[in-house]
Amino acid sequence: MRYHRVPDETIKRLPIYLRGLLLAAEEGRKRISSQQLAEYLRLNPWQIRKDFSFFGGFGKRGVGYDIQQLTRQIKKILRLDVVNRAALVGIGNLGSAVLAYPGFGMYGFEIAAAFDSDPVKVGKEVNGVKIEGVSKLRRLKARNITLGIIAVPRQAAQETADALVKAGVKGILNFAPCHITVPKRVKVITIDFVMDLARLPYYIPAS
Amino acid sequence: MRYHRVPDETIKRLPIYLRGLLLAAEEGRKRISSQQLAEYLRLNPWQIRKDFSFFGGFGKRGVGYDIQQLTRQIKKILRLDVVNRAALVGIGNLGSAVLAYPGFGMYGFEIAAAFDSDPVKVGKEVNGVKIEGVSKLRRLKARNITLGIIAVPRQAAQETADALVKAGVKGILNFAPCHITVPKRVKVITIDFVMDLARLPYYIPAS
DNA sequence: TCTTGTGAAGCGTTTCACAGCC
DNA sequence: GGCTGTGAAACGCTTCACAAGA
Repeated sequence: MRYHRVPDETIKRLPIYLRGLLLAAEEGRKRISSQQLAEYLRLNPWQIRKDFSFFGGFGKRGVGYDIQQLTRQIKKILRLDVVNRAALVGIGNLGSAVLAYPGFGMYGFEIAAAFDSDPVKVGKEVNGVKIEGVSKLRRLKARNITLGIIAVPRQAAQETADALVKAGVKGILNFAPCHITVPKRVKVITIDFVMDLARLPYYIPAS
Repeated sequence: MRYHRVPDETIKRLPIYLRGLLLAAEEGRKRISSQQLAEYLRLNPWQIRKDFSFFGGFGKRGVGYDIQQLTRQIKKILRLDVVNRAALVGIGNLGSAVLAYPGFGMYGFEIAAAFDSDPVKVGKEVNGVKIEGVSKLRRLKARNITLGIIAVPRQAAQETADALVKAGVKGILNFAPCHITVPKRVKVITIDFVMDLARLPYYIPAS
């Protein structure tokens, strides 16, 4: 499925809608209106409807949206309807936290492999995943792994990205605080939470 | 210092510029042009100049920007020119990673207190910070703590936020995967990295 | 000559208002 | 009557082109 001119901002919101829908489903609901979904997420109902309209609309006028059906459709658009296997590189504090994070499964993600350069860590098993040496980081495609997660120190981030790309991943989630360069067929999303923390004081009125 | 109609997007980029400047300074540079800073960060030079122009401009025409001076000015705008003390709540996997994260100091942050509800953890010292029971989470203002970081499970996020607000924090960095409601004088920034990972498959062309 | 700073144009997103359908 | 879906208006941000200044 490939749609026509969908704003990037809309794509950013789809996972949030999914989060709201999973929450509503957890509460045993079957149907939801844009108004109600908006309340769950503190967004505008018209924003939600507009976003859905890019894909043709998912609801019934006068009624609302069927939660299960809408969930399935959004998952399909985001390609979360299949299991996405990811390789995690760097099993330090942050990497360990990612490995232990319980939130991935609901969205169809699976940390299928873990790598670290530290020989002491190699061979250990964390959360059911055996840690491999970074030298084993190749032919991930053959292992059905399409995503990479970088949780190594900044200095090692670019070489890790290079290795992941060479091994065949198509998308990278980068936790290292730097830009990484990859061929343009590969999509990178960088998360640097210090960048987010750093704008918090700006919004705080002077004491 | 309060400026006139600065786009939120500009404020989001200022910490990134700061990251580039710190990197350039690390390499021993003294001056930098918008062109060169843009190369460090893979952004557009005119975007950088435009952003700075909202504050009146920081450079010298024909020359560029003085790195040290520019760094100081951006830090001042973002209020990173003083030490910002933060309280971290939830010392699980993610909380521990945050506590151990080395990147805060450069931006003037200090994790000055850590709280957890687990009695087993209370009293232990992690990275030089003693873990306190959540019942001790009050009067943070008196301890000169203005920021809160939430790293507790989703179910406990709202009550944690309430406690932090009551204790006097002015800004919250929320790692829990949900919206939290606070008085509007308090600024919340939520980071849910599953939301970011969740849009990665969308950008990957079908095999 | 080089690089900044900035009005104005261009562009994409948000918001609105209401037609369309249940 | 109620809620969705959507063209059009409003808005804000990005990009451009060039004047201003070192």
